Amino acid sequence: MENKENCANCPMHLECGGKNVELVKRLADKMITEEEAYFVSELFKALSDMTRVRILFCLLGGEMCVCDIQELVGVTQSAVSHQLRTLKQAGLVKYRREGKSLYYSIADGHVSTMLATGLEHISE
Amino acid sequence: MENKENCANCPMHLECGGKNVELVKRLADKMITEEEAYFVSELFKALSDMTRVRILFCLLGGEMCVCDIQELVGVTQSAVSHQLRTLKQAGLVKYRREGKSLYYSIADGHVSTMLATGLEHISE
DNA sequence: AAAACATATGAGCACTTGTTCATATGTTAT
DNA sequence: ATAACATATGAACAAGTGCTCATATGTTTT
Repeated sequence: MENKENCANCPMHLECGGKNVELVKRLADKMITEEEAYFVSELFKALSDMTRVRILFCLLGGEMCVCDIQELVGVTQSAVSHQLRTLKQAGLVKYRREGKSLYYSIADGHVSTMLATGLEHISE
Repeated sequence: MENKENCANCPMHLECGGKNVELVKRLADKMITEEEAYFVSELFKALSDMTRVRILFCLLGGEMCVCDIQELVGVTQSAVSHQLRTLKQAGLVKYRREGKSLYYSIADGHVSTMLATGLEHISE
């Protein structure tokens, strides 16, 4: 197990050996790609802020405009708008225009699944 | 709808009105508490880093020691250890000692559920 | 066209985060 | 007891994040 941390010739460090070589070799192929890992982490990053979580929980109750979210969450209009942008970019919310207002809503079922699982996890 | 952004006497801004007053009033009681929102966001924060996501995907393949994770993910021992600490504090992984090595594994079913849902979400 | 309204956006700043380097802790072998 | 190994930890620093303030954009009303 030499040169473990600086192994230019074996990207997955398979040549230089490890504690559990068989497992490591078997998993190396099935590993998540760097690109996938990046997108998944970006997705969860969008869920990693208290204000954004509260906004999403509002929207679980039904579609509503920025102004209503602002009432429920109790932060400035600018803050809500910036956070909605982040949630939009992560594909967690969508919106439609009606007159002067924009009505935001949860983008799809994955969002509520993740939030529900997260809530379950913390209550243990 | 006056004094909307500086409403000292109505914490949930129910008195000062909003676009969709009925919905807002109905949801105000059911809203996630600040404490819950904080813990949920902290949980997702633990999932919001690429290296940590890759570590968790390793562990989905079975329990393994720090050294093996280091091989698969290809970062320094110190970095892996620091990230495992974060994952441990979030209740996402656990470990057992066997001789000199510590064997880490996924803490419970919620973790794989969240990762799976996250992966589904990004592939759309 | 002008005013009022609803929301978005950019710059700036305090705060947080992930990594690295050096070192400490704990375990086994000699 | 000493050395070697496996992992953890603290300090420090660059990079990123969320908020606020001021202002811009788009829509409706007058």
